[in-house]
Amino acid sequence: MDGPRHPVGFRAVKAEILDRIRTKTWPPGTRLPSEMDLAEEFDCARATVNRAMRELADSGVIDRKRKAGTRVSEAPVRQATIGIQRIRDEVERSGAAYRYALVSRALLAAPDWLAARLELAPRARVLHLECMHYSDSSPFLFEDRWISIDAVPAAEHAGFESVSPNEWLVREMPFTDAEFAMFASSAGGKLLEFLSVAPGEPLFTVERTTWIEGRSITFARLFYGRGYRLTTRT
Amino acid sequence: MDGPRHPVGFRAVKAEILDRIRTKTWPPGTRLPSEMDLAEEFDCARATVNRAMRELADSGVIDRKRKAGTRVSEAPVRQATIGIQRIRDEVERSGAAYRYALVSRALLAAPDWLAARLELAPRARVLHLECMHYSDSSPFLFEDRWISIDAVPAAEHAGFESVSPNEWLVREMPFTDAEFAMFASSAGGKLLEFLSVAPGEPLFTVERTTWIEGRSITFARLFYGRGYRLTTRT
DNA sequence: ATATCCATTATGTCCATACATAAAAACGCC
DNA sequence: GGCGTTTTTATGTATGGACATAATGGATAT
Repeated sequence: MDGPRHPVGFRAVKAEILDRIRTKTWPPGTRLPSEMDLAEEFDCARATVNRAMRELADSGVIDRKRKAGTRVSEAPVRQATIGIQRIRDEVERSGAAYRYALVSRALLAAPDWLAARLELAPRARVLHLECMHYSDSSPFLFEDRWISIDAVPAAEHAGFESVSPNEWLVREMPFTDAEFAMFASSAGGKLLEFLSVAPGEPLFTVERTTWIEGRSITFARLFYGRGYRLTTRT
Repeated sequence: MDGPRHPVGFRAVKAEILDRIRTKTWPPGTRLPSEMDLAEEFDCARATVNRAMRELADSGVIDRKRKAGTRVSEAPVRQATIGIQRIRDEVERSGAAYRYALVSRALLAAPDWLAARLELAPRARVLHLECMHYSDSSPFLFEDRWISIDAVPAAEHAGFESVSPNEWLVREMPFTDAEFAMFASSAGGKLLEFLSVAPGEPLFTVERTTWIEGRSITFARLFYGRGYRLTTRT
């Protein structure tokens, strides 16, 4: 007559553990029962409990150490994930039409700050590109891109007139690692014209550096237009 | 005499698959061999290949569908994760001393925009708090916090003089879901004084709404001080 | 008392197998 | 040929068993 009293499946185990943490049955710092004990309580295999606990550990709710056991995190570091996609996709996902335009293209020796950031040889050759991305013909994003010719020789002969470096790189050189920095910057210089903003207007800005297997590939500054919001759900 | 030619362990399988994608052995759109085929090639169990592929699918490199098989993503949505932690931890992790101060505290009826955002009854009672977080006595963050008394009755009797709502809520009411919006805003009003910034100065701003099992709990606007950068690595 | 070694233990990973499930493909019917 | 049904197939998940590994805590020796 009574439904299953035990959670079934790793999702249910996960939910049950989360619930006990949330309701303070297991307050922060508590050591949880071992996988074997929980497997017995929930009447499932240890592998099932293991997967549930592993995913909870990945999301920062619990901390696990061999032999020491599993504890509820004292100050959980929740992980919010933001989807990094092509700028074209970001625009089109909002239902708008996407348009791209190349502003400038120059092959030059890496300035010092760039060489330092990408760990390039001094005066290594780099391709500098400036481009605009539009959403329904209103300015969406100004892309200030630097590509190491040494790491990406093919870039030297790519025109980037109709395909943005963002898109080209994602397709040709899928990165293995990336570092992002997000901050607010103040509009000035050529941004005023391209993004149609007033001097000093706050702009949401992202800097990203990407590597392929430890080797730096490219650095980009992305200046988003007025009113841009980056949103995410846990 | 020759070392193992096959990848061993799910990490190695994962790396091998990633490598074949990166080197275009399997270009975007390609359908990969089935788990069983790969398990045979790599001479391991299907579960091992499954875990490798599952993690790759989680990170957006491949798309999987039952029966249809596994394909290399055309436009991979890379997942960057940002660690959401207590403001105190964020400050202390940089080596600085953390200090908190309550600016204002008021119990009032929810304004319309808040009621709409948190799906509260019109004029539901909410607690409004304004607080400052300091890093080594220089302003770090201004917190503009709204808490639903209905959802968190205990908040009504908490003083928040020495514990920030951020910290209190994390401890007392660990959220299950949260939504974040990050953008650049322009300094004005009381922010000028509290964050020691000039009028119009760009501020990195975060709005977060949190729920516990579908029920909205709190809404907060976090205005970060000058020069703040939110960084993350994939 | 202190340092070193070793047994214990919880997690981490792997295996072979089994069954569930979603969806494409093949089939049969009209 | 077009349409609904069945079969096939790849992934998704669970099981019980096994061994690896890290870290703890106690036993032992200095």
